[in-house]
Amino acid sequence: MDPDAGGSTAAPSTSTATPGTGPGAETKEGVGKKVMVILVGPPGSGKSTFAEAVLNAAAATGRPWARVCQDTIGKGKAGTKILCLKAAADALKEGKSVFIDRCNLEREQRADFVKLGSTVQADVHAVFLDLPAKVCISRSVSRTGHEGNLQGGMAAMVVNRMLKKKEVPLLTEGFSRIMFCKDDDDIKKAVDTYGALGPSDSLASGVFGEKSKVPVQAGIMRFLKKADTSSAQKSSGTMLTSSERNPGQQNTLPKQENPEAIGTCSIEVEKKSNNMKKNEEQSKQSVSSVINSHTLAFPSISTADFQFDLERASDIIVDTAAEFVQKHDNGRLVLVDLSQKSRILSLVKDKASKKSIDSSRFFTFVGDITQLKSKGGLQCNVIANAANWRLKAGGGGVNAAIFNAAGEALQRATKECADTLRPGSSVSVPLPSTSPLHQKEGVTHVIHVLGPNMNPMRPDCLKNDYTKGCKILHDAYNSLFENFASIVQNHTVKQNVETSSKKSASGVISPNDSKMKRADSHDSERAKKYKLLPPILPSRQNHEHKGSNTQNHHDNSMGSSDAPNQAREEDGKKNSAVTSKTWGSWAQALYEVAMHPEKYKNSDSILETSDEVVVLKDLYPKAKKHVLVISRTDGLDSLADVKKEHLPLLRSMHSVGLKWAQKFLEEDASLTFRLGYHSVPSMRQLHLHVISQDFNSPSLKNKKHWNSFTSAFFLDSVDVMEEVEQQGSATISPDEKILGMELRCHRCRSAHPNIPKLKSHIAACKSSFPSHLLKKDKLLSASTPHMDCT
DNA sequence: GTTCTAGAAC
DNA sequence: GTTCTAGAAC
Repeated sequence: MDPDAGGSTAAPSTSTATPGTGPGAETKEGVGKKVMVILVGPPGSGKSTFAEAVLNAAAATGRPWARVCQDTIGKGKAGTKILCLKAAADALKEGKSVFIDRCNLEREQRADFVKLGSTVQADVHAVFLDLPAKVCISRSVSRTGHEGNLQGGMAAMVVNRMLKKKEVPLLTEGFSRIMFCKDDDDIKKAVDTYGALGPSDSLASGVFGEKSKVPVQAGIMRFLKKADTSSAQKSSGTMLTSSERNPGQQNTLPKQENPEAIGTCSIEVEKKSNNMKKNEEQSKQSVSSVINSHTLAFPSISTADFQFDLERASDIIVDTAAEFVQKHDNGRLVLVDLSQKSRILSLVKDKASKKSIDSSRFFTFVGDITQLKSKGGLQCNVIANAANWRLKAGGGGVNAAIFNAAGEALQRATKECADTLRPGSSVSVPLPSTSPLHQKEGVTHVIHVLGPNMNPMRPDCLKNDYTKGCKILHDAYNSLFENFASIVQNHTVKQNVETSSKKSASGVISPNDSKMKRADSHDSERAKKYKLLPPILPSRQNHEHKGSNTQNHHDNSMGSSDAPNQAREEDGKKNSAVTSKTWGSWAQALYEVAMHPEKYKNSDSILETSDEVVVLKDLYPKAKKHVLVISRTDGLDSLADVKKEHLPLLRSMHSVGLKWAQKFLEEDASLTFRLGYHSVPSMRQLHLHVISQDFNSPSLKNKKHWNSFTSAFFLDSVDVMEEVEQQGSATISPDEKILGMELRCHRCRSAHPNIPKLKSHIAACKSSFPSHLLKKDKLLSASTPHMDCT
C-alpha cells in the first residue's frame, strides 16, 4: 500500500497520491490513473513471472490489474498481437491497469501498444528486463512445456537472434516512464514499485534503473562500432561462426550485447535530434545532393479549398510519408507551402519529428511549388498537383499555378493520360520537354491528385464525414507516393539499361536484346502496379480491363472442339453488361460444367444433372459434406444478377439442395447443414452451397475460407428467396472486408488467433448455434423436420 | 529453427 | 478458386 515501497530508484510521485477521496470509486473514473506497462525482454527474461508477482502483490492495493500475455491469449495458447491489443484495450476500458506480456523488443512491436495507451489516456510505461543474454538463454533452454515450442536448443538460437534486433525503449517512443532491470535486485524493486501502486497513485516520469556512467562509454562504443562496421564485422566473423556451431555456449554474446544493451534515453534523444538537425540543414544547404536524388514536391491535399481538417490531414501526411520512406529505398518527399506561417507545415513538421522519420527523406519546405529550383534552390523532378476531378486547368490555388507555369504542354499531356480523376486517386503525367516547367525547373513529371472535399460549394462534398474523408485522403497520398515510386524505379532501370547499352558495341538496343526485355518486363510490372492503385475513371483503363478479360476467354478455350471461341467471347460481353465484375480464367470452371455437363459425365464429381441445375461435389470441400447446386442459366453469374424472374429457379435450387442435405443426413445423422450463397462469389455461374457445419476439411485453410461460410458474407438461401420475392433482388453487403475479420467460432462466437487453433476448437465446441441461425430452418439436422420448398 | 499468415501469381 | 513464398512471430 505504501507507494514508497519501490525504493529510491522508483519513487512514485506524491503529487497525485492523495488518499482519502474515496479511492475505490476513483479507480474506474479517475482519468490518467490507469497504467499500461509494456514489458520488454526476450524469452527467458522472466516477463510472466514479473507480471504475476506484481498481480499478486497488487491484490492488496485495490488497483485492478490485467495481464495480457501473448503466449496464452489464444484460449490458453499462443495468440496474435492483434488479440493482445484488443484484450489490452478492453481491460483499459474497464478501468484496469495492464501488463503487456510479450517480447516487445523492437520499437515497431511496441508502437501499437504505446498508441493504444495514449488514446485511452493511460500512462504508458516500459519495464525493460535487460538481463544478460546468458541468463535468458539458459532459462529458456531448460524450461519445458512452453507455448510456441520455444524451448531446448532451439530457444538459444531464437533468443540470440531476437537480442540482435532489440531496441532499447526510449522516452521519445511515447513512454512516460522507463525502468531498466539489469539483475534480480532491479526486478524485485520494480515488482515492489508496481505491486504497491494504489488506485490513485501514479509514478514519476523519467528513466530509472540506468547506471549513469556506463552509458556514455556505451554511446561511444556504439558510435565507434557504427563508424567502422566493416572492420567490426570482419573481426567478429570467426566469433559468430563459433557461436553458431555451439549455440549453447554463448560466451561471445554478452560481450557483443553490452554496447547495444545500454544507452540512456537522454543520449539517444540528443543523438536523434542532432541527427535530425544535421539532416535538415544538409537538405536545405546542399543543393547538389538534392539534384542527384529523385524528389517529389507536393502541396497539402484537400486542406485549402476543400476545407479538410488540418489536424487529421497532418496525421495522414505523416503516416503515409513514413510508410513510403520505410517501403522504398529511393526518393524524397517534400511538403511545400507558400507561407512561412503555414499551419499544416508546422503540424507535419512536429509530427514527423516525433515519429523520428528520416528527415533527409521527408521534410517540409516554404516556397512556390512552380519555382522551387529557380527561387528556392530545391530541385524537384516530380511535383504533385492538387487537381480537380475534370483535370482542367482553371480554378485557383496550386492547380491554376501549376497549369499556368507548365503551359499548354501539360494540358495536352494530361489529356493523353486521363480525362477525369476520382477522389482518392492520382495520375502521373510525363511533362514534355517543351514545357517551361520542364526547362526552367527540371520537372519531368506532374502527378495530379484529387483528395476528399469538405467544402459544400465544391463537388462531391462529404459533409464532414471524416471516416470516409480520412480514408480517401489516405488513399490519395498513397496513390501519389506510389506513382512517384514508379517514376523513381522506372528511371533507375532506364538508366541502367542506357549505361549498359552504351557499354555494348553497337549502342543500339534491338528488340531481341536481352536488356530491352528487361526494360519491358519492368514496364509491365509498373503497369500492373499502376492498376493496383485506386483506378482512374477514364475509359482507357476500363478498356484495358475488359481487354484482358477477353484475353482470358481465349486462354481458357482449352482446345474444346464444340465450344467456339467466338461464342465464349460473346458470353463474356453479355455478362459483363449484367454485372460489372470481371472473371479470371480460373473462375470459369463452374460455368463450363453448367454449360456442358455431358463432358464431365464420367467424372464422379457430378451428382445430378437436370435442365435447371447441375449438382457438383466441391472439388475443395470446406467440410465433411460440401456440394454445389449450380444454375444452368447462361448469363446468371452471381446473386447480383438475380431478379424476381429468377425466383422459381432459386426455389428449385433450394429444393435440390435440401434433397441432397437430407440424403447426407440419412448417411450421417450427426451432421448439420446450411444452404446459402456467397455475397461475392469467386467462381462465375450462380451456385448454391450445401455445406455441413463441421467444417472438418483439410481444404479449409485460411481466414477467407472460414469467414466466407460463417460471417454475413454467407447469405442463407431462405433469406435470399424472401428478399428476392419482396424486393426483387437480394441485399448483398458489398463489404468484402468481412472476409478479413477475426476468426470466430460459428457456434459460441469465441475468437481464435489462427486457423489451426480455430479448427481444434470447433472440433470440440458443443455450444448451440447463434439464435439467428435457429430461425427459419436455416440449419438442417436429422432432428429438424424438413420443409419442402415449392 | 518451426508455424502461420498474407499477398502475388495463375 | 489454389499454390507458392516471403516475412512475422516466437
